[in-house]
Amino acid sequence: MKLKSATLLDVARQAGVSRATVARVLSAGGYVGDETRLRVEEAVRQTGYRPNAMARSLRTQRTFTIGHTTSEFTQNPFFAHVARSIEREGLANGYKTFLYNQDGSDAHERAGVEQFIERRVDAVIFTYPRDPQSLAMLRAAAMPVVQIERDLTPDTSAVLVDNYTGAAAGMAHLLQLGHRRIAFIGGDPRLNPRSCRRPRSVEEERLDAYRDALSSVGVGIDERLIWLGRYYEPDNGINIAGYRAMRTLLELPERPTAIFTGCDILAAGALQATYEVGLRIPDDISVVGFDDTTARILAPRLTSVAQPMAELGKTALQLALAQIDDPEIAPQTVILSPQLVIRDSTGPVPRLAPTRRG
Amino acid sequence: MKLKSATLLDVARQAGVSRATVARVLSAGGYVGDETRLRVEEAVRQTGYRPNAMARSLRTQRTFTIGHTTSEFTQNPFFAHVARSIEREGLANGYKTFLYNQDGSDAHERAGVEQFIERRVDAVIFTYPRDPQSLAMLRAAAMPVVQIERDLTPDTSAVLVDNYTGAAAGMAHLLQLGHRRIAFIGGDPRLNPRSCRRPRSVEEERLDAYRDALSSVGVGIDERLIWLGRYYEPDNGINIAGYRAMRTLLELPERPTAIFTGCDILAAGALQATYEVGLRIPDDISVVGFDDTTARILAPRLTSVAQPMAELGKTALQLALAQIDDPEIAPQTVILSPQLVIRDSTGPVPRLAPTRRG
DNA sequence: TTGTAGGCGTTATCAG
DNA sequence: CTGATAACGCCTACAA
Repeated sequence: MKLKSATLLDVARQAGVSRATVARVLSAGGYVGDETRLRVEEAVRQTGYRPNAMARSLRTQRTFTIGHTTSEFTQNPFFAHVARSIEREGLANGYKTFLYNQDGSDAHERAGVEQFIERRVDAVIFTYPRDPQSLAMLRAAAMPVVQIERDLTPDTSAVLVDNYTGAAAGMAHLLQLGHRRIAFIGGDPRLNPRSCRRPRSVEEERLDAYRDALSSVGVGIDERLIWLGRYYEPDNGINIAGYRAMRTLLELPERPTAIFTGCDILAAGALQATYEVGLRIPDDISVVGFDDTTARILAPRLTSVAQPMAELGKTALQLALAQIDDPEIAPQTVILSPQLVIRDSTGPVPRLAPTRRG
Repeated sequence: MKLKSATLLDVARQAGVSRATVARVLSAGGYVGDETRLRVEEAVRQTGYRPNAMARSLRTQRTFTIGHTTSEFTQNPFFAHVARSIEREGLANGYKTFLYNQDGSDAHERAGVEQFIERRVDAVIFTYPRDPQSLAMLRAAAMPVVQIERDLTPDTSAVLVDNYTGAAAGMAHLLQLGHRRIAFIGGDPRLNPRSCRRPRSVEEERLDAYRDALSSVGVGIDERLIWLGRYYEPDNGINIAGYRAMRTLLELPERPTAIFTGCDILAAGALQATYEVGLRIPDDISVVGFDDTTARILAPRLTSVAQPMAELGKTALQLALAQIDDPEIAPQTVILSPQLVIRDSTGPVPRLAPTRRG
């Protein structure tokens, strides 16, 4: 800013009143004479006055900003959607969001949190928190915190997802279509932290729902049908994991008739492998995704367990506001449910028992 | 913030020195006695002092923030990647980014810009600018501005893309594979503004490259093979446009052997339509995308003209910094080139002339 | 109804 | 080498 913008004083001089009067006009509170008000409003227009949020924050001890630390939103649209929802709900309440991609690193996350503290954001939202130390820093600063989808500590508000129910709905759908030989491609519970409010981690819930569903119809678990790993391959960009897993499954002597995946990105890889070997979906094999992020743009359109992404963000922001308005309020936990969206990637089990291709 | 955090004064008292001395220690400039410095550092630690960015900004007239207005980044990963690049490059230079999704509305865009002005960001980056009035507001405030990919006014720095060359590379690839009956699915030039630095708009460049490529090998333009529209369907979420266009093309008496699309999202829709009718890619038909965003997760992996997303963001931030450092500097224009990435969706033209299916 | 004055937490300029 | 002290722009009692 070379030419510094007008201040309250400039406006006051222009209108021939004091700064206090201008402030009163702008804050729309307090008594101001009609004629004076008009003069001030005219002066505001003429000077092109814009309040200085910095000065205001310094004075009021409120910045009307929210810090949001997210996992890499370029890797998974899930994070972009949640971030968007937080941004939107924040704006609706007068808040601007600082978005910070923690980049899969504890150190980055901490750096982001330090930024937030120095900039005195009114609250911090995590999708996901990584490092308990980040949370500890915020606790020390007595700042409101909300954790989304994964909770590392019990002392903040959190919005979680009932992944078990979601996965169960997906599995029920496959079972109902007659599938019994169903594979699982998903995140490895051992690579992801446990929840401290729910009995199981996100990954455990999804995997358990898979196991339980099969057991409920008397099908034993075939460990060869279960692939656990990372959602993304860090080195080669997106999508190698699901592809590799699916290739392996398709090589089995008796291949599965359906695949339940723990993420749309993994499902996308599975679709690629299936396409490559020339099998048709859902004619030869059915696939269910999770998250409902890229599901709509894949071929065929993917049946997927939809995360409540908009609600996740919106609720998190509401919980943050509640804490801001009353710092003494007890942390709350909200649990949302995913919902199965049926599209074109699931169909009845093939009538002829599938044989090894080739 | 209930319990207000320690200030310079608190640290000073703790260390038994003045605020000025503490400030000197923290700014790592000026002379401070070794013993004093140690005492101050210890006091900083004990009090858990964090500088207040608001107070600092007020004093220094610099916020070390950048405002970034973007098109809906949940609709197209292109925007998420550019935003991420700006964020990353900003952080590397000590800047935090305010991200603002303008949501396809001029009014929202202006609201975002007003936010940026009130929060006194040091510069504003647009991916894309929509409303000339937004730019005018920033001009009035004498704030540095950078426009990415589309430029509405000539008076700011800009980072543009040579779309013609990119599209030409894609077309050359198809021609070289023997394709002559090539369709075009892309953005309608009439729906998008012109550039004020380049002779043609983004959409015109891509379309002209298509036409020119065909002309260069003596193939006349078949207008039935050209579909122009919006990149996304606003109502039903993503991806209806490319799907519909492709369905129409596949109904033609003599269908195309290859499709050149103006966007990966459109290409994804084309793949869905192709899949649905049971044709194979690239055996029956080849498809080229644009942007290289979702290309890697589609089946088959999409050949696509890659936008230099990371460079776009990085360069924009550098141009912004240049303006911040020297407000008198003349606006610069940088033009980057896309690059064709060949994957599995393009292959030789089928030997037998394709006939109408069914 | 309007004006005065003090302070929010820094930085920067002067003295000492 | 260190300490006062004056802004930065705004809000808000309190006084007039």
